[in-house]
Formats: sequence, C-alpha cells, structure tokens
Amino acid sequence: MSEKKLRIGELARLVQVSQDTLRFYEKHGLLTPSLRSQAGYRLYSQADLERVGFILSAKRVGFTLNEIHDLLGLEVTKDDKSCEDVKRFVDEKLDNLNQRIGEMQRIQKTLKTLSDACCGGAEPATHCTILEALNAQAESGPIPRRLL
Amino acid sequence: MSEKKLRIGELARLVQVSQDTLRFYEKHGLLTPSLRSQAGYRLYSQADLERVGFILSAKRVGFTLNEIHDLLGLEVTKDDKSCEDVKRFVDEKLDNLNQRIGEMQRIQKTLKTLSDACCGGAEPATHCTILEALNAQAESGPIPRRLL
DNA sequence: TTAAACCCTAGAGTTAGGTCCAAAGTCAAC
DNA sequence: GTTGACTTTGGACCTAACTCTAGGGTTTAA
Repeated sequence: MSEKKLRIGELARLVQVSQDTLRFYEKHGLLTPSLRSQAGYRLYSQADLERVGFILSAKRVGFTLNEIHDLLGLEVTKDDKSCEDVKRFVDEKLDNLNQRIGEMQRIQKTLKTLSDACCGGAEPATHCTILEALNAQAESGPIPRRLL
Repeated sequence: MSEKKLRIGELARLVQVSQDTLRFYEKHGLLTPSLRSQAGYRLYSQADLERVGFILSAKRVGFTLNEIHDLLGLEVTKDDKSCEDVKRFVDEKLDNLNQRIGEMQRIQKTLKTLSDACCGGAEPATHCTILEALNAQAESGPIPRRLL
C-alpha cells in the first residue's frame, strides 16, 4: 500500500508550474523528489507535493527562494542549542511579514477609495488618481477631518 | 513661497534607495522630477516624494514596476467612459491583494506555531519543521482535532 | 513495432530590477 | 581659483528566477 507517486508532468500540472521550474527548484536544493524510477524519472510523493505547495505559497507572499530554502531547513532537535537561532530567524521573518501585511492593508484601502470614489460615487471627480486617493486617506487620519 | 525642492541625493537618502534606482524609475516612466535646474540637475517636489513613497510601498507588497506604472496611470475623468475599465483593473488587484494577505496570515501562523512549539514549549520536539508546523495547523482545522 | 507522449541532462538565453563605471559638468567653501 | 562633494549621461554588468533548446532515452496504446 505504498502511496501513489507523481511524475514530474503530473505534479507540474497539479501545482501549475512548469516542469523546468520543478527541476530548477531541485537544482537549488528546495525540492528533491523522494524517489527515482529505474529509468531515472523523478517520482514525487505526497510529502513532496506539500513541500512544493509551501514553496509556492511562500514565494507568492514575497519570500525569495533563498529565504524559503532557509525556512525549509529550519529544524529544532530535542537537544537543541540552535533553538535561539531558529527563534531569532523566525521572529525576524514574522516581523517583516507583519509590516508587509500592514502595508498591504494600506494599499488595499487606497485602491478601495479609488474604486469607490470614481464610479458613480457622490463626488464625481475628486479622488481620481492613486495619489489623490492616498492623500484623501492621509488627510482623514485618526480623526477624519472631512467630518469635522 | 515655492516649496523646497530636493536634489537626487537628498531624495535618495530620504527614501533609502540609490540615486541609480531613482534614475532607473525615471527611465521607466514611473517618476519624472517635476523640474530641472539650469545645470540639468533633477529637482524633486513634495508630490514627487509622495509618488516615490507609493512606488516603494507598492513594490514591497509585491507589485511589479509595470503594475505600479499602470496603477499610477489610473485616472478617472469627469466625462468618464473608461470608468468601467479602471474599476475592473482595480478590483482585480484588490482580489489578489486579498488572496495574498490570506496567504501571508497562514504563513504567519505557521511561523508562530514553529516559534512557539520549539523553544521551551510543553511538547519538546513535536512540531519541529515548517512542514510539520503546517501540518499541525492543517490538522487542527475548524474543529481542532487535538482537543477532541 | 511504431507513433505519440512522456521523461532525462547540460547548457544557453531571457526578463525584471537594479548596480557600477567613466568621463565630464556644477557648486560651495576655503 | 582650486579642492571636494555633488550632479549628468551612456552603457556595461549583475543577480534571481526562470525558460528554452538540443539530443537523446522510455512508456503506452493502436
């Protein structure tokens, strides 16, 4: 009852990247298929699938392949003295993840302001560009000035 | 009472990028200084400063320079029939911004799981790698299994 | 038993986003 | 009136992350 293994083409289709990309990740130590067939075909396991899932996900949120490599390499062992290092590294990543989420939310608001203000909004052409929308936001700070 | 203009070095220091980068953005149509001195020096206005701020912010959250170029080009005019287009474009960006925020939060949780579980946590070496942490998360779905 | 569809490797090429350099002009201060 | 810190241009160079090509082996369905 060994699990079903995927060949490179199947995995590629499944996760929507090219076969070249998967080979590229392998060359750079991010994803080594757990097995090869007699003919030398790469055979990917379920775990490999999860791994590539993480890689792509991390990539989408802005980690570089190098960072992802490091993340995947993180491992805390029982007798750990590297614990501190791991925690430091992870916490740093957490920090700038937080910062970027904040920034994204800010841009999200800006885009929303733009989208709302422009099409059939009450004010016809007041907030008309990204930068005006940004300004509109900035001006309405903690205490929204326009309402005073 | 014309506003204070910045030369390229001052702006560069202010926003923490190289002068080359600013010139690069100019060459690619993202940021043209509002003025040049007689000698041909670039002079950046307050508005230019805001613009570069937006560019860098958008870049940090994962927009490409091309996308940023398009975002900056967005403009809704009074007699607008392009309104639909703008809205479509912006809403699409909003969508994948949302998706990426979700993904970031997921990774954030994973990292937190890792950080918590590893250093002095109750369970010593159970969740020890990113992928195990991911799994731990997945297993505790809507109804956290471990607690049942 | 052969054609179509798959896989392999090695290495060259591409794109985005800078970064570096050389040769030369400008400006403030001493 | 020259030194030193600034600026200009054009073009070469760089890194990350693919993407493509050539030349060849494998598997499977007809």
